[in-house]
Amino acid sequence: MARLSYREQVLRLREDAIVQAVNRLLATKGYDLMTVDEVAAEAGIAKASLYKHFTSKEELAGAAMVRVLDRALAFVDGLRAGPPAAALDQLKAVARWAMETQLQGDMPSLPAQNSTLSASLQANEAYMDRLFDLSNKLGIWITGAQTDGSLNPALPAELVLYTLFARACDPVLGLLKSSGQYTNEQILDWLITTCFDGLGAPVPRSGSRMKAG
Amino acid sequence: MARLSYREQVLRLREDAIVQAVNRLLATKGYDLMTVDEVAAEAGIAKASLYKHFTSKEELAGAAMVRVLDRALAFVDGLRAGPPAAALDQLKAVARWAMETQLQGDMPSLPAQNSTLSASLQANEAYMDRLFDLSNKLGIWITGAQTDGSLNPALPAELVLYTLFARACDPVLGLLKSSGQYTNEQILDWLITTCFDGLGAPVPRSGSRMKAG
DNA sequence: GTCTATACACAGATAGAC
DNA sequence: GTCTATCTGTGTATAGAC
Repeated sequence: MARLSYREQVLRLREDAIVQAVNRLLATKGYDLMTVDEVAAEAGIAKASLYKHFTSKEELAGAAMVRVLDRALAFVDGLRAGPPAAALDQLKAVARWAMETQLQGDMPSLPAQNSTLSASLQANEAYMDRLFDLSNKLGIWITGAQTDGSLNPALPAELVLYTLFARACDPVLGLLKSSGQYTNEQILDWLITTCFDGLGAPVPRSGSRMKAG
Repeated sequence: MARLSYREQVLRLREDAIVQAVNRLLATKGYDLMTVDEVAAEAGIAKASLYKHFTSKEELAGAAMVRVLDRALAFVDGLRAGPPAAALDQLKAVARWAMETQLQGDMPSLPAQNSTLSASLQANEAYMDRLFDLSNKLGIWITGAQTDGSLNPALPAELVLYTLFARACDPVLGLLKSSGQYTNEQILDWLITTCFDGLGAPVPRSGSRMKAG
């Protein structure tokens, strides 16, 4: 890759600041309530200048999603390069990373309902590529865990994938945090539990015998 | 209760039509994308007339939430009046009812983030009363199920309640439905499973012995 | 109470000077 | 590329006749 000129590096930094602002605003207010004026103000730049970098609000959202998907992929690739582990544990690690990101107010979340936004995202190659890549890598672990019996094989892999994505933005996290009664670690542990083991009572997974009833 | 005059009955019917329109629009487009013009058009009424019945968009949302909470309470009261059943099964029945409602496009969902909307709802007595009532009735079953060991007693009851509310609007449902590959019954069964038993492999709850894993 | 027509505010996007 | 100033569309809410 060619070395960037000084001017290009400055450009990159500014765009990074913009996307970071978008990311934070998407995490706190959501897409509809986020205004381009706010983004410009947060990035310390005039709105018209912002539109030289990104041609629409939807493109801003796309850039924020690309950013978070890149982070997720980096985390996943780190796991893959690390010591071997059970597929289920890898999935739990990814889920925990996503929830931590949300707790830190760094997980952008978009409305699934806005049709023009969805269309814009599906036309966004950078976004679609990363989404595809991440889905595939998670898919390997999902089918692996279903094969070794640690994930319910009766569930479609697609459902598991959707559920993991959904839990990354689970509003329950924000509700528990705002109640102020629990530590972040408690919240994370509980949500990982309810995601993988459900609300039901824990059952010993080996060796011990249950009472009937 | 006093009998309503003919004129009052007509009024009631019209307001019912309005709230029903709001309900459907909130379920499909969400609060921010729903416009008062659409509501008026759907209800077959002029916008100015609509504002004679409800003084703001937020009040419209409140009325829709009151409507769905009333339906939920009616369902819960039906269960309480019916044959005795395990607390866990009652909770599952309520969760399934909520998911069915969502599947039918009849579950309004509001953004948790919009601060002015939240404030308006918290000032809405009719809404708060019903929310309180429903939470209490569900709370009885939750603590009951935790006591009899069918729900994980390590989880705060508050977390269980939030999770049930959140699953009533779970976006996973819409994603699976739009994939078009599954029947509504399959989707409901799977989501009830993942909610109460998690994504993990099912474990026999009594009598049989597991292999060590 | 219902309508048509309109006021008002605000957000997305642009023009044009520097 | 950055800025100030502005255009344009749209959405909530209201005025005023009937």
